[in-house]
Amino acid sequence: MKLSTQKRTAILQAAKEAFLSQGFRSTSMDQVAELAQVSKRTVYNHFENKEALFRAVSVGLCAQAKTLPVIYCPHASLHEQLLEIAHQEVKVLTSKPYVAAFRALLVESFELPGIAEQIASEIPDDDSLKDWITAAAKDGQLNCPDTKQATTHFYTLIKGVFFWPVIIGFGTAPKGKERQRYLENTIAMFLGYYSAKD
Amino acid sequence: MKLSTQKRTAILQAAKEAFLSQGFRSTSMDQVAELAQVSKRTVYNHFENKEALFRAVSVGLCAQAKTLPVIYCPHASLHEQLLEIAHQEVKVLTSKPYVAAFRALLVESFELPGIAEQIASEIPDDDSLKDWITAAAKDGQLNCPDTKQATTHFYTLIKGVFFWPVIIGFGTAPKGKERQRYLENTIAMFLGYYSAKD
DNA sequence: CAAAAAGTAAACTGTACAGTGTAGTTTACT
DNA sequence: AGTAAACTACACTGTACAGTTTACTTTTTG
Repeated sequence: MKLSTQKRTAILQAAKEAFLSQGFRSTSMDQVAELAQVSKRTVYNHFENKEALFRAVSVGLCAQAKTLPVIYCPHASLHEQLLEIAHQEVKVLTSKPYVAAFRALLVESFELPGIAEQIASEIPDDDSLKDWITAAAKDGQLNCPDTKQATTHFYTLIKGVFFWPVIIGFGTAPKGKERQRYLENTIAMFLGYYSAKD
Repeated sequence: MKLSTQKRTAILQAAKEAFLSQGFRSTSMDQVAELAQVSKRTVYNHFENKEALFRAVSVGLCAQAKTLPVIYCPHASLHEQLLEIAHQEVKVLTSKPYVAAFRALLVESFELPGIAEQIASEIPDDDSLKDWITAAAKDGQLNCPDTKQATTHFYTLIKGVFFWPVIIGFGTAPKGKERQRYLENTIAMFLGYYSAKD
């Protein structure tokens, strides 16, 4: 592997660690260079400036965060399937790297408006839940003319408890039995409204 | 009014404006002093350092953000009452000062961990929704053994659509007809699960 | 193997800003 | 009027950090 590429990778890796553990502002380019075992000038040879480096790191981070798609299965219970999806989602949303990345990005998007859009535009959407709901609706198992709203309801109910409190650093996501209980009740409410019983 | 108190007020007002419009880091103490028409030294005579000034501003901000309490009324429709509560809540959550204050605080809490708790400890809780739900449950109109969870469900469903997207600057809160539609559907789902029909 | 490309260390520039020190002035109270 | 507290202007210290320059070395490539 070319030396130049090795250095580039080292810089990205170092920047990722630094940004995630300390945030954008508190990370200096000197730090990144030292951590990457690279001269500062080399950092600037690969990335025009600090912001460009941050963008590159962010794109890499976002690309990682994907849930396993859960395929709609006409013969299994809706409740069980949604539970599986929910657990998947919670796992990703509460994972250390995801939370750290989201926070770092959030702070930056406050100070550099437009950066979020820039990064988002480079990342494909994750539509696995929406696809599942659409499939279930088509199969006649769900009664929701507005799949977008149903998707929103579902995500919202999960994120409100497992994601946002963690992001803002106010409390932690419920675990174990409590998590299970919340998810079951929530899915019961969701299906109470959306499942096609009649 | 004592001059000293006037100056203090002017400093707080200036700092509030500056912090809300630019955030903590991008606001310099020189700016605050100039905006308050006060010498920099005076700022430091009133507030030990920048962080102390920020805390003082934040406490003031948080104390403002209150929804009007909606009293549970046994004879009115649950749906109507919840709709009223929801509209109240959305109005506060999407108001410019609330959003700006929340953002500023959020960023700071990332960089100065513990500051959120410090500020929160000086602000009384807003329990009006929880009180309403508890009253309705006692009255036998709602069937929810776990009022805390029901409160969470309700807030979560509102914030997920009207608050968090605005905070992270990704999209805006629905307005007018769309807002009404979302709130009605959401309350229908909520009541479908929690209202005591049997 | 020689030129071009990329890397290195270290000193340097320029700027921004928190916080302090000082000497002199204004205000409030007796 | 006299005094203490609070205010002012402004220069100053110290630090942090983005980004550049320089003179030199190593790696890649034709």
